[in-house]
Amino acid sequence: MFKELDPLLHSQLRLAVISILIGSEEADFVFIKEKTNATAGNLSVQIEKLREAGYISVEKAFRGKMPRTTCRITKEGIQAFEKYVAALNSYLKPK
Amino acid sequence: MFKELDPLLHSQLRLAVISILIGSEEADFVFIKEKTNATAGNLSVQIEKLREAGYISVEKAFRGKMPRTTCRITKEGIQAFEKYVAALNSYLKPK
DNA sequence: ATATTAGGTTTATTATATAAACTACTTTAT
DNA sequence: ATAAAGTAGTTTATATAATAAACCTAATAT
Repeated sequence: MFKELDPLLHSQLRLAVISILIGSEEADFVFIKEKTNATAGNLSVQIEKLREAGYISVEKAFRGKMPRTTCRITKEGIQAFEKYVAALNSYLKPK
Repeated sequence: MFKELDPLLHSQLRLAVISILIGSEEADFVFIKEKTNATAGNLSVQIEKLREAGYISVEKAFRGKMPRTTCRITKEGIQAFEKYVAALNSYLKPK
């Protein structure tokens, strides 16, 4: 009846991150931080979890002299998101 | 951009409980336990949280000699669920 | 020179979800 | 009548997760 909800995505902040990346395919740390109103520490931790899971890729580079972290969603991330949305529907549209 | 997700509903088991009650308007402990595959302890805790929040009402009575706990969703519970679903959509349908 | 801002990470704290253990009672078997 | 097993939960403990606080390094402004 109820499908499992991927715990990695069933988190407000991580879901927001994935949501942004699904829409844009590339976003940097500061941009995501502003869109989500997250603290930097929290965002850092959650991005690392998504990266560990293979849902996003993280690239660290320098823009001029300042560091810059860019995130992209992976194929696995897209699949996981789609699966999560489908699972959620078993809760939102009860039969 | 992203709306807050009511933490009381953003929990797999509590969401499943509400989902069941939205559909049936009345369900007892054992029924919910079976539908959700939850352990009794976990379910007991989550039902109490939903009750405290005023999202469900809980009635304890005897069916013959055996105790029986019946749950119903409240108006506040219905409203909270609808609000939660609306908020979720800001994550699921990014613009 | 020092104060502030940018862009983070690491560590610590708090909250949450879950499971394990327990309570209280009933039914069934011996 | 007593013991064993089942029903319907609650309470307590533990593991995990989310969040915040503190910290770090370098750049820029005063």
